[in-house]
Amino acid sequence: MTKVKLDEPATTETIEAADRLHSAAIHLLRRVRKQDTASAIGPAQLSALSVLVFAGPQTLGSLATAEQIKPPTMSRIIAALKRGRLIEITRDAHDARRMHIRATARGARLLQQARRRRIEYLATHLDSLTSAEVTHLNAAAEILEKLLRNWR
Amino acid sequence: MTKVKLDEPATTETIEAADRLHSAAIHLLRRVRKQDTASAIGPAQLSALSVLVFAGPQTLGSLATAEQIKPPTMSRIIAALKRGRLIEITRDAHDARRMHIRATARGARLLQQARRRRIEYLATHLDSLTSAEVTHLNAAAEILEKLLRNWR
DNA sequence: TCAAATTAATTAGCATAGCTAACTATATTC
DNA sequence: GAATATAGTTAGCTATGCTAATTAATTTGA
Repeated sequence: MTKVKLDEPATTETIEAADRLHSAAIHLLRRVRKQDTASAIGPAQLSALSVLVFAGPQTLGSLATAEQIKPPTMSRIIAALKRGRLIEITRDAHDARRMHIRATARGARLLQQARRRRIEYLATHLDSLTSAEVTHLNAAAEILEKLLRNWR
Repeated sequence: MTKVKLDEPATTETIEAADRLHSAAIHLLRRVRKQDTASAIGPAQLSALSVLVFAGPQTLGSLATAEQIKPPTMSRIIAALKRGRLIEITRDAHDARRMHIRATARGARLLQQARRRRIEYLATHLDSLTSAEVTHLNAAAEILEKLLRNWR
């Protein structure tokens, strides 16, 4: 049932699926992104905050890894979140180089609101589809989640 | 067949689908985006070039609309593409305010290469799925394309 | 007809987000 | 204890997004 040959060349259908998913993902996010303007917080900050809220406290380095960006970039994002009192930072007791970063209640609240705005906006549009189509998309999202979990 | 009530409240399944698609799209693009580093051209330039190659010559304003960004932003993207000789600009014969922008052969070539890198990278990963799953994703992409076409 | 309003694009100026290179401070290793 | 490695910051660059104000051309309408 499951294909195991990872080195086999991409088929036409696979290329087609890749191309369409790529395009759809770009345009979907471009649409949804506009709901963020009310948040008064940029997408990188929102995403980092999201990791803190859902995966718990982190060091700067682990956050950078999770977000697939470099430490200097994360350093600035962290500074901005701190200015907005959306996170709190403490020093590691055993290693003074490390910082522990966690979302404040204010940060968690802002994240949930921004997230809800995006999701509800998207959900409203999904409601123009048939319920069979929504079920189909849900199943596809599950496949993508699995793919992303096992990436590389 | 098609639900017509656009104002009906989002169901639990719709919210769930929205949330998962949103998350999957973000993480998918973050993965794929890294393939762009070799292009020596930013994502906004690449995307604008893509519109020019696939939808044909455009004015600056129509390009901005297509990309859902403001004219000043597009103006700078166009300037960068022009510097790289990836596009050519001519004045409209009937309305001297308008410009006609089209991709050069060099621009089209660069786009196809960058695009192929992204798509093939993604396709390689899709190959770890079963062919039934790929078919499923393809169908989902089609649903999303329809959704995006009829957005608003 | 020609002054006012509209439209297309640019310029200036600001913010966010990405990068690399170079630095500081702390831990670890030999 | 000196050399090395690691965590995070700073400086400086590029690219992308915005709004406000400007320039130039076209359209409207009194």
